[in-house]
Amino acid sequence: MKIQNSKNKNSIIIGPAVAVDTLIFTIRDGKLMVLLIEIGSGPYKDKWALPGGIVQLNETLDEAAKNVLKKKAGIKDIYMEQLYTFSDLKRDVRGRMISVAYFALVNSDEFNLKTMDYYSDIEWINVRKLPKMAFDHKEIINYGLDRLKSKIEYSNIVYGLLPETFTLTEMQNVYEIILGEKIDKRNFRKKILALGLLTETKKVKTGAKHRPAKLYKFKKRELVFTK
Amino acid sequence: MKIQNSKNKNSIIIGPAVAVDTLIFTIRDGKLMVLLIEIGSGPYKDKWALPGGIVQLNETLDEAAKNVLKKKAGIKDIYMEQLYTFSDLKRDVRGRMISVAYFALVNSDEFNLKTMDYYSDIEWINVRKLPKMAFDHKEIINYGLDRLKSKIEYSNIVYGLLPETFTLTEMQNVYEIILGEKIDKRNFRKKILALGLLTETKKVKTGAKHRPAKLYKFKKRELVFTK
DNA sequence: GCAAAAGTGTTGAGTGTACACCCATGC
DNA sequence: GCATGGGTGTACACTCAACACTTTTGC
Repeated sequence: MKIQNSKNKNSIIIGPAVAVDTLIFTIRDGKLMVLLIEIGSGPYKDKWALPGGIVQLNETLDEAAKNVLKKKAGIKDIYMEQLYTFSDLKRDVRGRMISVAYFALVNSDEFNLKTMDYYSDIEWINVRKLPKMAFDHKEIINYGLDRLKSKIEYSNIVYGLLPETFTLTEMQNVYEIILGEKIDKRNFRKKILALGLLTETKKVKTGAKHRPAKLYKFKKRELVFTK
Repeated sequence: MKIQNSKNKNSIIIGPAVAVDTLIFTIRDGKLMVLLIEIGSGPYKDKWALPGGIVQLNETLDEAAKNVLKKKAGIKDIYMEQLYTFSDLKRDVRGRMISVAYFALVNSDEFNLKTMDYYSDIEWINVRKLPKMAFDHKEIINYGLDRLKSKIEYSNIVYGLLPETFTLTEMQNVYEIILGEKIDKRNFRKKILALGLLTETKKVKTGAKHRPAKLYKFKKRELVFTK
């Protein structure tokens, strides 16, 4: 291993700097949205970027990503996983920067725009209609979208996008929005219920001018693979 | 974005150093092996580690990983992909070091021990019987093993472990070694041939004291998903 | 009573799994 | 001629996809 000898644990090594960028998805108004910040100055002025920050010496990547979510968007206790590490030499024109991308899911009921009014330049943006993006963040978003599409097919991560209780139709809508295609209602319900990940609550969702729908909840709100 | 302003593209930023570590699998003697280096000095003396190196300012992570393969093991033009980025604060006692792990497959026909006689301390080690490992490299290997197990089920990456031409039994053996379980011969052949990724060559493998086996080859030696 | 979404079963096609015997060769 | 691995087919279970009508509510 070609690691330079050093008695100082915080020694400076001349190499690429490391950032985390967080890709936060939610469903709003029947669309898949991603949280973006508009850049106010510098070479990327007026372009949009994922919330991110430099990784400090005393934090792991997971911690750095959590700190970004908390500081920039007031979000905590959500589903998050590492996505991929991007390292093109020219991905940031200001200098050599490696970015470890994280992928997170929130549900828009618990987390709404008011939580982050402090940031005038942070917004949910439709992932299918992205504005001009800074760095390689468009690529990161597309990579994350692929991960999301495949992972909802073989795991229960969709819980991250749903509130505590929800109807099967609401759940089906989330699948349709992400996959971009209609799903047969009877087959969807049969399959989801057969997985045994949900429990019926005693409640129903009333108020709409049609038959009330049963409300379900996940037995466990943690990642489970289903295949 | 909290990236510090700088007019010098190679400015020094005080943050974690970045290394790549490469996890190179092959099949030898009917076992799944991984390429390891025995460390000769320092706090990890006599422990084993994945081949790795510090990421330079002028190389991407993919390039850094390729350079490690070439310099440390004389390997090039093989299947390789990024695995995961590890960042525990104490993963290297000598200082803060983030490691981007890469995952590679070679077939032991084209690449044998003689290629790397220069390194007396580099060896193929049975992945199920690992020696004392340095850093968090045992964790990295287990993570890579999981990736390998799942990816051979939904892609053609097994080509990376096979020579140019091979028999279906040889291919089945690779699956059995990786998955650690017996597979039914007829079902395996039916399924693999139905994927349409292989072409029959006109040749057979003779010399054994039984009926000669047809030799097959992959139509394309590049990653294809099969599900 | 009517509009609107909730809820529910069956059938046919295709896929996956279990299982046993003959074939070609070397010695 | 016999030991060794190569090569093949069928039947059953299961999963997936297609498809239409009745129920409960709000207005």
